[in-house]
Amino acid sequence: MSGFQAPRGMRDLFGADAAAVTAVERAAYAAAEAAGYQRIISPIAEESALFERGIGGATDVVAKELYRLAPHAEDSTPLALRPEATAGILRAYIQHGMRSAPQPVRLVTVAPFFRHDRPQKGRYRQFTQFNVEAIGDAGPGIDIEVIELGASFLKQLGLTDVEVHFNSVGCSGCRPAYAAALRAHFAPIEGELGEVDRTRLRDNPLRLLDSKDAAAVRRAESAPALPGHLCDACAAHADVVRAGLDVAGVKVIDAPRLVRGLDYYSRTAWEYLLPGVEGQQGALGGGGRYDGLAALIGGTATPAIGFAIGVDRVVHALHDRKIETGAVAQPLTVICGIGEGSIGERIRLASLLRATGSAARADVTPRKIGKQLEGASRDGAVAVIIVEPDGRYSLRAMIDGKQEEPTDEASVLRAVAALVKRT
RNA sequence: GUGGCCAUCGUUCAAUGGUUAGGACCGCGGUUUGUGGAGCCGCAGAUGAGGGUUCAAUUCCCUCUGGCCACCCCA
Repeated sequence: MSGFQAPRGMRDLFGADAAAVTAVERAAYAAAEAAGYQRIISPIAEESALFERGIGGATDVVAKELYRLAPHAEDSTPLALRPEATAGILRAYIQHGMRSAPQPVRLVTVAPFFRHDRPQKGRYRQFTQFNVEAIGDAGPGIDIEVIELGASFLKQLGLTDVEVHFNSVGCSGCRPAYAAALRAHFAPIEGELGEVDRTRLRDNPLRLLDSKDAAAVRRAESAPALPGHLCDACAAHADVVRAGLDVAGVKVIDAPRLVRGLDYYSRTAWEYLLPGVEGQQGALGGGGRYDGLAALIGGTATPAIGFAIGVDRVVHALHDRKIETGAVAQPLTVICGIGEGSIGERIRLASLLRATGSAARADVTPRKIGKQLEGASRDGAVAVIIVEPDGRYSLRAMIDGKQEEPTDEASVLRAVAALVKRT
């Protein structure tokens, strides 16, 4: 037995698992591209500094979960595996001058990301995300579009009970005042808070609303609500988004305590959740507006919004609910033969059939005809072509075992087509 | 990163401080020699790795690796 195994938190997907991931990935691209989003394929590594500045050096994602690459001697720029999509995509937007394209620029990618976290079901060190980003539009309309896109994608997959939790986290103008209010609210119980929460009180009081600590949770109940502290512009923006989503048919649950994990979000923030699912797996995805990010990473200020949906979690959810994702297999023809001398001919025929657009495979294993038929049967073949020792063909319909003997190649192809059509 | 539970053929389950660690499924082959699905027969295949305790360990202990759960965080 080999001593090697896949690295912790990274998986080999094959068979039904690979098919499910592929199906979700296809559905994601189909949904986004139908809505006018263009694919972007960006590097899986970026300069570490991009993440440090963009995502925030104090966030867990950067501070302890970043995969930093050991640099080659001749390279001076430290690189890291991407822990999320947005920073890299926005970097691409800036680098390639996409602001001179019609705005907003709509982009989509389904790709792997990396975080060095303790793995669990639905949480892996290499995970796949469906990312949608709309860059260059400050208005509330694009918020509605993007939120609706993710919600209807999940519904179309069969996750009809997905909930959209919605909040506004304010902007650089109004958030400081709210943070101060929160700080004042929690300050009296500082002594009862855990170490983590005390740090939060100091650095990022918004995250206190997310705490699991009993004292903090109790205090959070009576905490001042974020909506009441939004500036007029932020409040108006949120109202338009909420109203628009309602008209668009997306039911939204107001979540005044919803805050996102990364620093760059402003105003609109939301999550896609499955009710009643244990632990993290119910958190299918989330998104937000990140109007300040472009300036943070050295571009001109550019408003933008996007979401990330965890493909692995979607796959788990579909599996738990026994929702089928597999693509229907094309009717298969297997080309067998008697005598190994015909193997080249079998492959030639298989290739010919594929060129006509039907699925075909030659049996190339040295084994007798009975075993070849057994294999074809198990693969679910509808037709088997047998190359006889004298070079003639037999065509066997696997459903009833009836054989015919087409005289030439053209009639073989015709007969196969007829069989395939019948299924 | 912290804490807990776990680890036997590819899969799923047995068993034991002491002969060749057993079954089922899957795979491969055979069933009188050129025709699939059933049945029957056979073959292959495992104690995750490394230390220790012991006359003897798959079984007890430790470390590592990996999985799962909770926390942290997040997709």
